[in-house]
Amino acid sequence: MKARTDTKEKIMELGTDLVESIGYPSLSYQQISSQLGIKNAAVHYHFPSKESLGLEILNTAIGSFEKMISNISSLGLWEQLDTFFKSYRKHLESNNKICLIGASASDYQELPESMQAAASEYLVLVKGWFVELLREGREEGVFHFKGEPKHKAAVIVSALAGGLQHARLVGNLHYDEIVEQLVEDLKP
Amino acid sequence: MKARTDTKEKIMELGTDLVESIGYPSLSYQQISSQLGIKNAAVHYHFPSKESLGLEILNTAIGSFEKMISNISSLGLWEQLDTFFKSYRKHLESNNKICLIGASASDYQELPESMQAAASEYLVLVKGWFVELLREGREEGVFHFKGEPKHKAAVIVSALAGGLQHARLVGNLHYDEIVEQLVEDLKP
DNA sequence: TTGTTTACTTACTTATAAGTAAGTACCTTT
DNA sequence: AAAGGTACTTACTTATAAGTAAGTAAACAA
Repeated sequence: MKARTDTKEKIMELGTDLVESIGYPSLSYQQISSQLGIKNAAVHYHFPSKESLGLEILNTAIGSFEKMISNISSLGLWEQLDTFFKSYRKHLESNNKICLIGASASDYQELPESMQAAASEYLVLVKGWFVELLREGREEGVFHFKGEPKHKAAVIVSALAGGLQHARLVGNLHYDEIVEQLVEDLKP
Repeated sequence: MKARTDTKEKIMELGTDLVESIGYPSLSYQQISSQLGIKNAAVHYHFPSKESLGLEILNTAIGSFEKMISNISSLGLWEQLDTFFKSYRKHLESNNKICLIGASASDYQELPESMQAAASEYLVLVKGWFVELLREGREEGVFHFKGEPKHKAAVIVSALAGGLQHARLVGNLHYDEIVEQLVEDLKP
């Protein structure tokens, strides 16, 4: 059961990068194989279908997110929020990538059903985490906002995802402006 | 100089719908021609290249937006805002489409340069309109918010674009929640 | 009424995509 | 050392994509 190479992991990494930069429909096995110096069929060996690769990319990301929120759960609420903002901003720094949820959402109609379901699950998870963070934060007097935590969470998660995308068109500063405003709006 | 058929307009309409639902890279001339009951080459007659079609779709949308803001410029500021929210929401009602700017942003790396430039121009235009609306609204005591109008505009435009996309994953209510929260946040 | 332009169709080319079947070399286990 | 599995490569198939050249029928202008 021991892996003798790390080709599969390299495919996953590159595949994730490609989905975040050009989108799942534009991703091709040729691109992956040529960049890794292997053959087309080698990719099919590890991921028989493109759907299987796309699905594993999404599920791995869900796992990473769950691990991250668990790791930062003992931090202060402002720090948790900041960690998320910064983890999203990292996408911009390497090749103007966007987040997986946003990429999946904009390509939604072209995704196989299994990936649509995984993407939905991912967003429900992230939005749910924001709802709890905001609810708890307001209860403790850390965050200040009007309306339901669910609605505020919707604004934040969509503004960040949209912000990464829009940053491609008008510059990375756009994302920073969004973060600054969101933070400002949560202060007393 | 008289057009004897309206095929070109039909291609534009369907093309716009397709870009907003499946994205520019996934749009194909075969799809357009089969849905309009014409041949592949007929589409090439009106739009020699896919780029020419994509570019005209963007430029037409820019023209429509300019016309719209001009038409509603005499309305109250809240009404102008509401008009925009509702025009965006219409996308959801027909086949869970997303806005052209968001679609262009998420497919940005796959677009020809001319379309990248047009998409940027479009977003600059829309964001600029929001900046002015917010600046004027605060000056007149109609809108209330902290921070710079430019930053608030960034949040609103990206939350709306991201909201349309996320609505595909978690339901149309998500978009309505965003609008409700944005409105709430602009009240005194 | 003849010639020209408009709006196509027919038939094709070239490129690229996902996916597969069969073969091979190395590694591990027995 | 023999047998089996792992991780590939080679060579292929089928489908679909954008784009083009040449032909055609109807509308229009002279």
